[in-house]
Amino acid sequence: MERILNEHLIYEILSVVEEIPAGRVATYGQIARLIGREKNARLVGRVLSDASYYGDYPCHRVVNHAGRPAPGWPEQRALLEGEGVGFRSDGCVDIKRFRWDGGAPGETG
DNA sequence: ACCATGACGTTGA
DNA sequence: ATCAACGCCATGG
Repeated sequence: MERILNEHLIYEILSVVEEIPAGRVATYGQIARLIGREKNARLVGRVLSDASYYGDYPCHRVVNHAGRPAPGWPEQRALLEGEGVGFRSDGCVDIKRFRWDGGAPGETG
């Protein structure tokens, strides 16, 4: 697995990830969309996989559209819980309540 | 250069 | 909820 895909892309993604406030979670698609890569959702996940290699980012606040944490990363759950993010009995985040507005006012509830 | 496969996904039926 | 199809990027033969 290569450590670097696109320094520019990584910068955009990590830049958005930093925007994610604590106690909230964002989806790969949402991030991909904010950077202008709506279809690159999967690519975002791949970058986050090595995100720690580029620097310290709250990549733990990123989950899939289902709110499910990343596989091979059991700590992510503990990290989110520590921020106040609640999990469902399915082990998924209630993105319906904790999904980041993505910078838009949106209606959180 | 070409084809086939994989990755922390997303959407539609 | 479940199954199938799509999408971009990178890798290997």
